[in-house]
Amino acid sequence: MAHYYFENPLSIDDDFMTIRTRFAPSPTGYLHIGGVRTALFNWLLAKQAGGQFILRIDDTDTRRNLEDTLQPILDGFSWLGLDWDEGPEVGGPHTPYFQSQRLEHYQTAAKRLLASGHAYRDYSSPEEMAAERETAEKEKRDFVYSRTWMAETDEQAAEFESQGRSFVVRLKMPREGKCEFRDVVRGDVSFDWGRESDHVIQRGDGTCLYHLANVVDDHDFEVTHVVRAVEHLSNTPRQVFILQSLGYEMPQYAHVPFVAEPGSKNKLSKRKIDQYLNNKEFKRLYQSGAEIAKRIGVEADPYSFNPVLVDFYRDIGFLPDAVLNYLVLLGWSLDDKTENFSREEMLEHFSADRIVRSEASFDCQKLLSFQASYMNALPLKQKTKMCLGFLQKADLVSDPVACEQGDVISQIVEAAGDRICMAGDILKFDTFFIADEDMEFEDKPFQKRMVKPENAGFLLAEFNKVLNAADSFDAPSLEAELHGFCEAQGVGVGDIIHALRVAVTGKAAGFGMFDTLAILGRQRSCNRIQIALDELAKRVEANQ
RNA sequence: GGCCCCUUCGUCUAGUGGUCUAGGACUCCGGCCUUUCACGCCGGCAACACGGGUUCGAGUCCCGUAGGGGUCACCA
Repeated sequence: MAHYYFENPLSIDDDFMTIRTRFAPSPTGYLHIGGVRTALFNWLLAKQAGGQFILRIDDTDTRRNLEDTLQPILDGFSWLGLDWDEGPEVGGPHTPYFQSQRLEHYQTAAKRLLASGHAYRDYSSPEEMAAERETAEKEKRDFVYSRTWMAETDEQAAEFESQGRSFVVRLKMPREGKCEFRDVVRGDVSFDWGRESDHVIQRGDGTCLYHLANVVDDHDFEVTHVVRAVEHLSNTPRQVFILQSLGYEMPQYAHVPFVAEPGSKNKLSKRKIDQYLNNKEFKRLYQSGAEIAKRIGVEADPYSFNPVLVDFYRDIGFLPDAVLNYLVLLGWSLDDKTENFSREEMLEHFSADRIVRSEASFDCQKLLSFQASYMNALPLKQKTKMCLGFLQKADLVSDPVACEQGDVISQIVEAAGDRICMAGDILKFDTFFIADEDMEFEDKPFQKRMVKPENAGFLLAEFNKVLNAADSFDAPSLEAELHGFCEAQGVGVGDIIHALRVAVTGKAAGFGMFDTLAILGRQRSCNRIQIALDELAKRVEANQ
């Protein structure tokens, strides 16, 4: 970093400032894909500058079991490889990183705000407040609290209390002027102070609210860049007010657009799954995921398991890098061509000022396409390992796997090639793991390839003899055998190969025929052909 | 409704006044390859929301309109 000093002596401070960013999830039990994108931007910004990425848990208002609701989020980050330098599990110099454990910090800040006159005790009742609000609405003007029940001195407070009132702490917001600041994504922004209401920062019971907690924590944790979704932009003035009143330095703000629903500009929400399921691509992704989930014993309830949530991708065998690559391009781009970014490339090239200002809809197809290409580029060994996990979870393969079966699985994965998009796709090729007698023939292909062609049965029976006698059973030899056979019989390869596929796998489509036979091996191949032949005879008889 | 924001192919985007008859990617549609499926390769369809300015020249600057979104809690 030192070289900056010589190249650009005017910005020493900037260059030597350690960038610290944070992501502050509420423990909700799931990790939202849009949240991950925001987290990714934060992570990139910190890491590319040698700074720190902090995970802070915003649990000021949760009564839920923290253990159950936080762990999935942490697991999600771990899976994605978005490591945090400070936060739960890893600790850090500003421990604790849970808002629920930092109440005294907020209370101290509230006290200071009270003492400096930037906040006041408010003795209004909720009903009185609501009435004022309603009146303002009726008169079609902005609601500005009359401050009728404001107590700035102990005497006033005592009087309200003698009326049996209790108080909350409200911000005494400025009533004129503008709040102006520069946002890395949105440029110069400005809000009229006069439109800001006197927000509550501390409840009657002494607990504190989000905005106060947020500002205090960002300051205590020395956060330099606040990168968050745009829905917080309109909250920013009150936070600026708090931080200025407390004498804190203002962080750099970057309000990034939210991730929108597939095919719309509404904010993506996990609550609207029903609606997204009407989207063709979304539904298709969900269904293929659900199918995999079902087979490996993961509960596939659409509300807790769907393409909006990160768990979904992990559970069905996506690659974290593919998800990240897709997400980094959702609202950010380097130039007009580059699409593929490894983690290192992201770190090298990401810059907040190239974040797009408009919201971006979530597109399953494009995510899938990244996944396909990343999976395809994965070395066979790793791909096999991933697939193996799914076979074991589906009880198709023992755990630990027998040595010779390991080789077979590797062969299957290799032969499957890019037909395996997500690792769970291996389950589509379960025919290799099923006992010959348990194999089922899909009806339509059986009819079309076996029953309908008159000579299918004959050719298959004859070729079965050839297979039985074949010298070697590897794919190239088998191919030679079949071609020789066809020539001798005076038929085309197409006249038998389809029937052969159906006989041996039960299905119309699959990967290379000779690979399939080789993997199955002589005994099983011949056995299956015989079973198919028997089935054919049965059906023909039934038809007569 | 007030305030704020956004608006280039169906989707993600490039574009900072002049090779923009608007580029790339995903999808889709053809074709090739091929024993099926998939991949791959080649090709194609497809966009500057609208209306006014400013300018020799506007996707790019200004104003307005429309549409979309966010936000207005003792939630975060």
